[in-house]
Amino acid sequence: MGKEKLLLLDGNSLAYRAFFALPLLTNDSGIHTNAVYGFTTMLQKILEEEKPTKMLVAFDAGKTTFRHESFEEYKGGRQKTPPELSEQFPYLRKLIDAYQIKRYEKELYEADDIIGTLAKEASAKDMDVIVVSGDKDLTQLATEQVTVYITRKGMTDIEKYTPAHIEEKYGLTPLQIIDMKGLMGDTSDNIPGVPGIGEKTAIKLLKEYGSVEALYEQIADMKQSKMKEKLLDNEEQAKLSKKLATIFTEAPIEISLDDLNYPGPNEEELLNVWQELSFKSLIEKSDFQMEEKETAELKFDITENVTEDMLQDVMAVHVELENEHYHSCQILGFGFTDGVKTFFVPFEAVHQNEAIKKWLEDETKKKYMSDSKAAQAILKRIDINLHGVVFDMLLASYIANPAISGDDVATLSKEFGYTDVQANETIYGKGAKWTVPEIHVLAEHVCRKAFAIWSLQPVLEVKLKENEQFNLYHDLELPLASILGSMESEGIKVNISTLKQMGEELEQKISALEKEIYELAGENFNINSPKQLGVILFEKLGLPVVKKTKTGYSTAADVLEKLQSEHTIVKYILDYRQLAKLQSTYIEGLIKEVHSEDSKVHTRFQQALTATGRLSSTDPNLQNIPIRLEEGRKIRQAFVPSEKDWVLFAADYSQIELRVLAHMSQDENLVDAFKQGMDIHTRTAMDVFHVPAEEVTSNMRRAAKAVNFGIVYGISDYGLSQSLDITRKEASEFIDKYLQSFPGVKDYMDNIVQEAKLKGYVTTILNRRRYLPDITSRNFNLRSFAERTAMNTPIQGSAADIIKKAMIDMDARLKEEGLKSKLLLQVHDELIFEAPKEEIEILERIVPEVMEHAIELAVPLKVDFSYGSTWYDAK
DNA sequence: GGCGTCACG
DNA sequence: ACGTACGTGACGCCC
Repeated sequence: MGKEKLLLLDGNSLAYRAFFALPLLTNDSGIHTNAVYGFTTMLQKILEEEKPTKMLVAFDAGKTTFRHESFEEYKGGRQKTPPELSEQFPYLRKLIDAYQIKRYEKELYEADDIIGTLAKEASAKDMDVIVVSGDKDLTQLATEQVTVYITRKGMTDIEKYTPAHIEEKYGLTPLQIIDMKGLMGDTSDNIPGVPGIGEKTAIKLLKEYGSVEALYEQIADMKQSKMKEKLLDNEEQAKLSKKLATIFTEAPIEISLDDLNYPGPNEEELLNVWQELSFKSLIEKSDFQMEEKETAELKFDITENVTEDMLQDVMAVHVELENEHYHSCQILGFGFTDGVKTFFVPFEAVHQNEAIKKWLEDETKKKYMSDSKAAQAILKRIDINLHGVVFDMLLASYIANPAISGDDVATLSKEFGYTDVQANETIYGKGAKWTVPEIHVLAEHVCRKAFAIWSLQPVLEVKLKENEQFNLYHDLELPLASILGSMESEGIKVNISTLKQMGEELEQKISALEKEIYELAGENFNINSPKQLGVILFEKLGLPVVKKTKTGYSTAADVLEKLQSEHTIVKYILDYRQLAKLQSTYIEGLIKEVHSEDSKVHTRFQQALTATGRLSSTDPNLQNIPIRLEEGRKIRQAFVPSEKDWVLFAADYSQIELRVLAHMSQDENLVDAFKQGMDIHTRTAMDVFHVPAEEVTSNMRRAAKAVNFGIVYGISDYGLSQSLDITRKEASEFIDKYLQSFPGVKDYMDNIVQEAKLKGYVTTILNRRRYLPDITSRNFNLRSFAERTAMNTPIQGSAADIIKKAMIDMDARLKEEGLKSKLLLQVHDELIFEAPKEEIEILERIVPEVMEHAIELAVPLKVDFSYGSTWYDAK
């Protein structure tokens, strides 16, 4: 057996060092990780280079140490540990445990003393010893057998202190380092030393006299000087300082060298901890990743004959799809598990199986799923009405943290430390290489998903309850998923011939504009290419450059609008752009999405995507159909009811975000304005410009409206100046005036940013959370962004909470009243229904009633509504 | 696949 | 001194 090598780490000092050396990184849940990360990279490097046989990380035990007996002020005046660092210590301990390295701390002693004691003991047994710290004081421990590693900037840069290195650097022996500190003191530990003596003088004196004691023995012979006076005045203090700086190498520790054997890391545990900390680069680099990836064995069957007795009262079930387009793709198979028996059923077998259909439709048979909305929608296509979903992993994860990206079971599971599911890409390949594997591979993959959902259900339930978010998840998002699924499956009818006709008319106008533009440019070019357009406008025609992008000249609409007076081509380009957008996105794009079987579009509402709690809509996006400009608005004429003598009925919240702001800020002025039912922008203009209502001009109202928008977005003078095309100074004055008129809003904004800094997240009315790790960033940009987000998210998110609740209430109400009317779309602050004419009167009564009372605020909610034979006419 | 642009709330 | 309005999705271009 070779020589033993002992590695002793100074836990506290290394954590502090790493914390201040690295930017404030965070994991996906918003916990700061920079100290743990720096510690880990340092450790990885040293482990690789040194291959120790024994290891220990020593920590300081508490506030007081034996040193305080002789000097009360020891380490006094220290800043208290920043909370961003404190929160990392539990993770640091977890990490060390995963490495299977011993940790130790001892009441009344510092990490230094534990390290000194063990270093001495190990030296006596002829071991090689390496001490690692961020604190140079420990260099006093260096001997022929003990090398002291001090980390420098970046943590992996290490300076190795041997006696020879210390001699070279200071001209002193390691033990004289203590004398040096006795003379010069140490501000960080509040060790006084001799005032006026710094490093240079201390070294000079020690070279001459050898030690503090020898110096004072011979001080009588020293020739008179200011320095001599200072030394004489502070003799006691110098001696005390030396004592304080001396590492105690005979601490009464209970741990022995035999306890310190280092077996190497528990790779599984370590990966879990890294996973939790989001150390993605380390996970990728780790060479044990491959072995670890080997998942635990899962026993499962493949069965075509499912009988009733196999389907339990509570099961996880996963419906495996070809891709995310569940309104058109195929089902590949089903995975079922109750934690004991796990089995795969191919699609064909389910299709024909009455027992499975009955079980899936049975409300009392409880299902744990992930993305139950997708399952509901695709099952509907084969005439199965899914019921009894009591857990949806996708939604639970989203509520726990909306920043979790990815909607497949493998990705979600990993977020919560469960790694026994393969990525879809691994099983199917991607792009052109996508292919369904042989049935055993497919079956195992799907079964593993079901098992993951089964395993994580209790984990997520506990987490949501801890965060007081279980109700939000269970009573809001979960029932909403089913409602959204029905809305998607129902779809909305599109009149293709209307679209085609509009397309033809557009085509004419577009080619006419094209001709004009080529004429004025003097050449043909691709108008759709910002690059080519930039060359024409700013080089060939010599128009002034207003704004640049990363890649060249900006040709955005706000820029072109400023250039209109410079050249007639500009207006043509603006018109061309507008029409080209309509043609490509809303005519051609929409036609591609219409299902031929029913002439309907079936959007997919993404329920677990946005950072704020809003929905989004894809394929097609029905939340951004044009309305602001008449030409575009006409697109809405193509959206029609699915049955004859029905109408489209639209109801929207008026100023919901400002009402939410009034509620949350409790600003008296704003609350009052809404209670009186005033036009909020006019009211804002009155307050900001100090004029009565009748003197508010349209320009004043426009400015006030922009300020109101800005307030909701987390205002900045720059942003407001851009939107109103005024100077920053003017914008800043507007904002000041606004905040003077609405002091409650100012307090709210200040407080919400403070709260975000303290907690690391902000919340909505229904306790939806958004983590804001950048809120403490030292990067101005990142921090400012996070601050604006802290102001905006509770507003936008609470508005989302309200309309989601309204959808649930509305769904119940339609059923209660036995109406045929159907909810089809949600567009952030409005709901769109289709309804038989004879139900219009009822909707006019119940829709506003339900929406206005979805959640009671300190101000009334107001809903406007209308209906017509097309979406365009519902205005 | 990233970027610029533009549609919506 | 920093360089921004908040939240989305789809299109065409270009590498």
